Amino acid sequence: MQDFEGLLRGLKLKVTPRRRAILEVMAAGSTFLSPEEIWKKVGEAGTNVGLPTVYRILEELAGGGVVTRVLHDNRQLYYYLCPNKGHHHHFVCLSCHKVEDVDLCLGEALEQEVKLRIQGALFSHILQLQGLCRECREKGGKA
Amino acid sequence: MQDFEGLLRGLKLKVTPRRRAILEVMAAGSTFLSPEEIWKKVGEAGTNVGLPTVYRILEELAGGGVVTRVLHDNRQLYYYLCPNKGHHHHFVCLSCHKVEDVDLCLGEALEQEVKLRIQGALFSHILQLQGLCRECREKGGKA
DNA sequence: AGTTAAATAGAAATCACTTCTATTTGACGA
DNA sequence: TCGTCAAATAGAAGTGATTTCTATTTAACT
Ligand SMILES: [Mn+2]
Ligand SMILES: [Mn+2]
Ligand SMILES: [Zn+2]
Ligand SMILES: [Zn+2]
Repeated sequence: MQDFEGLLRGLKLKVTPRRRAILEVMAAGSTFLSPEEIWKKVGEAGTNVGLPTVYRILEELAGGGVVTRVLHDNRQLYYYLCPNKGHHHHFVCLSCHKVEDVDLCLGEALEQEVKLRIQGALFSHILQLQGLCRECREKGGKA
Repeated sequence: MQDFEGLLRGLKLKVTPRRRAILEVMAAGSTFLSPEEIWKKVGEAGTNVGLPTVYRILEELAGGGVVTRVLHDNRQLYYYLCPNKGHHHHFVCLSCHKVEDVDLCLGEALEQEVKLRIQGALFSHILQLQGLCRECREKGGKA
């Protein structure tokens, strides 16, 4: 996870300084970030960028499956640059905002349920786990 | 699902005309509704209510597990009065907004995954399926 | 180097949702 | 039945995350 150029090309997106900077900031940690947090970090790293540009780029990357949207109780959307490909979901720590992969092939069971019982068409599904990661649990994290 | 009075008492909420009216409107259909849609329907049914009151009551009912929050691409929150108790999740039709129960005991597997692999504490999880219900699929629904 | 569609900045707008406060009301017990 | 009071509500106002708009810049390709 460092070939941002190839990554952007794969999504048919131009390789620009803002996109590079956003990817670099997101790749630097394994936590979910708000658009504003990313905006500030990009600025601190020396790249001037507008907040609307951050929002747009994040949605482009989310559409391309490179970043994952993280849902939060406060109704804000957060984003996480996931290095792993293939279908999987995430566990998010409510205290330190760390994101960890969860490999569970629900896909099969869900497809069957919708096909057999509901007899509809399944387009997508959302699965997100939330709690405290190991470290935060051991030190007694908030909430 | 018609004993709204007992339902509200069970949640330690006073039985008021607004709460009754909102429950009646939601029970009248099996689709998810926006706070504004509910507000309009309640008004049309003859009960004057403020929009902030609708928001507040919906969150009270969601907190009590009587209504489910439905996530939508447009970032708005929708609500669904679920008649069934016990842990389960929902399939939502993107065309007609109908909601159907999905009984899948993921709980077990998720608990195990978090306990063994992540070694953290699992507080909650979100699972929502979206697509087209049988009727909408057969008639070629939108999206 | 020229062309062009894509990308961006910055200001402005949007609007779903929340907050605030004065007033009303349902629950409960005397 | 009535008094009490915390809970509930209306309506106005505020909030702020996100979107829209448009003039300008730039990456990609030749
Ligand atoms: Mn992942
Ligand atoms: Mn249900
Ligand atoms: Zn943590
Ligand atoms: Zn449908």
